[in-house]
Amino acid sequence: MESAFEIVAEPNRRAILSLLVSSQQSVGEIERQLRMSQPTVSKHLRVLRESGFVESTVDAQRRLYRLRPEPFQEMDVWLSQFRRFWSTHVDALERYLDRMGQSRQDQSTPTKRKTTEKPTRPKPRHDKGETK
Amino acid sequence: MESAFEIVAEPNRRAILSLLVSSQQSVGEIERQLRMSQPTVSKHLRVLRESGFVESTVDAQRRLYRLRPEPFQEMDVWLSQFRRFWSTHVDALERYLDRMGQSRQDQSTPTKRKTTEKPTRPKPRHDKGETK
DNA sequence: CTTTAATATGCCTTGACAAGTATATGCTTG
DNA sequence: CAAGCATATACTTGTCAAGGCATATTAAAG
Repeated sequence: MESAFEIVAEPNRRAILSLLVSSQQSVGEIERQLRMSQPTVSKHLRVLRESGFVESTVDAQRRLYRLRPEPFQEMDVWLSQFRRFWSTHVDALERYLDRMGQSRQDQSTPTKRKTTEKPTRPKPRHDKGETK
Repeated sequence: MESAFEIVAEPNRRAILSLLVSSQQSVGEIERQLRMSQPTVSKHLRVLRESGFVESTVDAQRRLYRLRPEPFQEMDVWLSQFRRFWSTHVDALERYLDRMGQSRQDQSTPTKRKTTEKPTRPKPRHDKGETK
C-alpha cells in the first residue's frame, strides 16, 4: 500500500480533498469547480478511493464522493513526532508562509544554486555555521 | 516552490526526517543507519534543505543536519482543515492501521493496536451504496 | 430498444525523479 | 603541497505516474 503522503503529493488530489471538506460532490461537480477533464477527475478519485481517502455512493447515474478520516489521521500520527520539536518555534510559520507567497513557478532549472537558507537560529558556538 | 507534501512523499526522505528527530546527524551517520548510498543520502538532503525541512552546519569535513520546523507546520495547517471532520471518528484510525499493518513496515512511532468494536460504517442510507 | 447523460477505463506519450557510477570539491593533517 | 576522508555534483538509465483522447459501461428516459 502506498503511503498517504504519496497520495496527497499530487496537487490536484489535494484540491479534490479540500473540495470535499464542505460536502460530498459528484464527479461532474468536481470537474467543473476544478476545471479538470472528466477522465482526470475519475482517475484521481480512483486513487483516492483505493487509498481510503474517499468513498462513493451511487445516486442515479451520478456518484457522490465524500471523505473518509483514516488516512488523514495516519498522516497526523506521523507528523506528531515532529510536533514536540516545532512547538518551540511557534511564530516562525507565518514568516515562512509569507516568503512562499510570491514564488510560484520554478523547478526544472538545474545548475541553479539558490541554497540560501536562513539560519534563523543564532547559535554562538564555534560552528562556522553555514546553512549553505 | 514545491509543496511540502511532494517532498515528504519519498519514503527515504521520511526516514531521514524521522532519524533527525532524536538529534542532528552527519551524512555518514545517516548513510550507515539507513543503509543508503552516500550520493543518495546527499541528494535527498539537498532536496530537504532546499525545501526548508533541514539545515546544516559545517563541522570540520562533516556536515551536521538538523530539522527546521516550518514545513511541518505548513503540512499541519493543511491537515487541520480535515480535523474537525475526523475528530468524530476517533477510533477508526486504529482499525485502519490494523488493516494496513502487514503491508508495510515504517519506522514511525508505534501505534497501539486496540481493535475496538464498532461496525465500520453503520450508516444505512437509502442509497444502494457501493464504496467500490 | 435506442438514445443520452454520467462516469469509468484503456492506450499512449511525455516528463519527472530516484539511484548508480564516476568524479569533483573542500577540509585537515602531516 | 600531498594524501585522505567526508560530502557534493554530473551524467546516465530505468521506472512510473499524470494527462490527453478515445471508448466502454451503466443507468435513466423516451
